[in-house]
Amino acid sequence: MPAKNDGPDDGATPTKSEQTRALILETAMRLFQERGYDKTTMRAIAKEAGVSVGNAYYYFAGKEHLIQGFYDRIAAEHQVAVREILDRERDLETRLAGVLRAWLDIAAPYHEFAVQFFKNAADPDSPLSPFSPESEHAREEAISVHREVLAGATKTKVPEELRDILPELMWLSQMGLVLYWIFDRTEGRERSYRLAERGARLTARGVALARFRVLRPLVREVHELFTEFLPGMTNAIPDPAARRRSDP
Amino acid sequence: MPAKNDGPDDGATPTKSEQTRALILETAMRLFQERGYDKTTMRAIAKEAGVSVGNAYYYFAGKEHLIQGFYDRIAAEHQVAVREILDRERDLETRLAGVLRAWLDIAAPYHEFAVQFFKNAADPDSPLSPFSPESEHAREEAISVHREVLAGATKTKVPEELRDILPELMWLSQMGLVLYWIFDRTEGRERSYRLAERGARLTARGVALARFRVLRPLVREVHELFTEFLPGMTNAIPDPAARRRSDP
DNA sequence: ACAGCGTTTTGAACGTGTTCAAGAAGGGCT
DNA sequence: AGCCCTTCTTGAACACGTTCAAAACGCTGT
Repeated sequence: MPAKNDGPDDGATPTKSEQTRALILETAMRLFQERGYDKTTMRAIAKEAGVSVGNAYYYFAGKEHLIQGFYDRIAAEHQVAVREILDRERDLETRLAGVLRAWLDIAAPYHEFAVQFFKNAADPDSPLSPFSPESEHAREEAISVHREVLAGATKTKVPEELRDILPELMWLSQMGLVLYWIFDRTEGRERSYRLAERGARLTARGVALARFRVLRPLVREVHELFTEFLPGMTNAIPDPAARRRSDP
Repeated sequence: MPAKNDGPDDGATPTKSEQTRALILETAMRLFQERGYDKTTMRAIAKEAGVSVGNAYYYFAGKEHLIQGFYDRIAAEHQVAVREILDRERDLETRLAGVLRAWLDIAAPYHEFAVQFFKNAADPDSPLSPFSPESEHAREEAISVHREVLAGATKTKVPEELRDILPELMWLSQMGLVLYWIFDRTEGRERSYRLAERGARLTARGVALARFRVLRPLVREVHELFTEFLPGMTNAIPDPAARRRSDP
């Protein structure tokens, strides 16, 4: 049989198939940036890449799947940018603020068609949604960053009960920031930067205060709420138990 | 000049124009419910309503604008359903839970194409977004419901600093519930109902606890955060001040 | 060499949302 | 009545995402 293109060629030489795929993806991303998502037609992408329209559809399920490239690129750059901050800084608020700021910095060039991101994000059935099973890897990596943000904040004692869910919560609020950022029309997204700052401060103080007695029931409440409902959200269809009145 | 159709005919006799508009809208909504949003074509709507395609576009800017009808219908029904609860009940948690549950009940029949709602919601430029200027009236009414939820909770003393922003915050978390609901694939959306319950409990307890001294800085933090950033979100383009380094 | 068979590539054709130039309808004014 | 102007209506035409049957390609085993 001829070149089976399956799976990433972890080695050196890229398959012909992989080359074509990459060519289409890169052409698409370039055109998206030059003309915007809506004004870039599949025909234009194909022509510019020197292939046929059908060929683009052989590699990508649809136009929207071509923006996955940006998603991956941002995630990768963020991982790198964050390394430096997490290795240097020990203060929770500063660490978290740094991580969020880094994301805003990196995502800046893509703000224009970030809308498109979110139109897909809003569709539970779209594999491009950050909550979809297909995005699990990327999501898990993003959550891991927050796990590290927390773990490396040596001065902050994290309450037992929050330790498991806090990273996931922080990721969720990061998604909130992204939403705000998409809507943000201010010069240089300055409001988003400010929200990142303040959000980091709020989170840090909240975590610090969570140790107090009076807050015990509230903390427990939050814990239960998110352990119960977060899995359901990120799995879309919850496999684990949670059926009580289902079958008689 | 002939029949000027502008503005809602607050009187009795509907204009010919208004009749046509209503006919198209009702036909569209019926077909959406019968066949789903994607499978309903503009041509089908026009044919079924006995008008031309172009005519539909004379009254509605695009296909997606036809779902505004659902938005309005849900909002109206919710206002009514909520009345009963708010007049009867005095406990904050119960009131809030009731309001949220009522929304889930009413929205249930439209879950299928609620996705479409959110695809538009994610676009800041779409007038259908709950954050858009065009939605201001509906949004303000929804927030008012929460204002009343709070005001009528006689047993709960709401801290001064939270009084202004809490309704808006509650509305925002209601939007969160809606998002969860859209993703919810469980039988009868039971998980969403549970989230509504627990969310209401969390909110009620949070408000109750906000009076304690230790929480002073946290409460202030939340207050500042949302007074600064919520207006920016709901106005899309923030008119008020907030420019410091703009022009030299 | 060549037949066989997966993989890749092609481009015409289809369906659908949207636009637009042209016309019909319905009044007010002289 | 006849003209004019606004409002409403029409349906063909357009653009774009997507599909699909058929062809081209390239490798393997005989």
